Amino acid sequence: MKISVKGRYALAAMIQVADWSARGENVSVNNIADKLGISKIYLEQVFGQLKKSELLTSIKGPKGGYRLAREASGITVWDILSTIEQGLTEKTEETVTSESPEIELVMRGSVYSPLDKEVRRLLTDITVGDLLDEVRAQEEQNAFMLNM
Amino acid sequence: MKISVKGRYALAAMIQVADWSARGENVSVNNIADKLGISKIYLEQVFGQLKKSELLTSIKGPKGGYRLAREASGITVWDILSTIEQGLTEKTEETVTSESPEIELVMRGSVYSPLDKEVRRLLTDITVGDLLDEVRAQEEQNAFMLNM
DNA sequence: AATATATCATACTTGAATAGTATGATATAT
DNA sequence: ATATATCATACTATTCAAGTATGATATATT
Repeated sequence: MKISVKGRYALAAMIQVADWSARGENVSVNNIADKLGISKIYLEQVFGQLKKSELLTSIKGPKGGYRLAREASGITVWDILSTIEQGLTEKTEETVTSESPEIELVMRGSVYSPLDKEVRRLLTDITVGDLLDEVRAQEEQNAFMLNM
Repeated sequence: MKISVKGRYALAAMIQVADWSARGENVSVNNIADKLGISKIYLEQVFGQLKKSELLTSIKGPKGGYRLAREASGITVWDILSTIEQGLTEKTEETVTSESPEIELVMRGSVYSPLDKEVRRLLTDITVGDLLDEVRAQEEQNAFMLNM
């Protein structure tokens, strides 16, 4: 499953924002772009989209930055990817082989719809909170390994 | 889930070939393109790919055409789409946010891999044979409706 | 009030992938 | 021979992804 670079940026960045939000702080695009090693001005646009779909809030100026619009356990991977990705979310449209509506109907009923449904089910089951927990556990594990 | 036009052509076309193969006959690209109402010379290329991945066999010349390389119940939707589609099949590559390997690791383990696995599981469960059966049932239903 | 730090908005550029054409060669049943 | 088919390769046009560029707006700090 090809998840776009943009979508993966958004996911990784949201985990970061969640980390700061959990500690009651705003975080800037610059900060996160540095941490992730990706383009700042590109990430800026991504955040713009995330804000428009009300997953992030922001305040301008020094000490400003972004923050989760609601708690991390209430934001799913589906929420994020469906605002960023065109392909993953949109349902496969029909009427390509319009000359044969029976085939179209069967493909929709037995292939496209079940696939859409499964993808959505799986991605709505994973929240940013879950991912943050795992990342923290992972970092702890790494720190432990260093002390051996 | 965006399944490409090409992929949808391939699926629809394979169901058609299966129909002819079940009756022991070859079928030409021209025939199928007409039936589906799509570009003949484009479908030609699609069939080239399906042949190279050994889902179809062919013979040239008059009375020639294509035929399933094995029985319809042994060809899955995954088999077809993985030869045609780039994006659906290939796993989401990592090392985009290489600055934060922990995040990358967690996203792979909890998002990408489970997603890849589910998509694959679902699509390998559906065979061309299944789809052909459904299409035939559908056509029968339509014929019935006409006689009312 | 000036300045530095941040978001916000819009438009542009570049490269790759889709979808589809065009041309011609090769094989074979009749 | 000829018509019917596959086979092979190269081209084109459009769209989308990824990333830049430019500048405006808001605000905490000094």
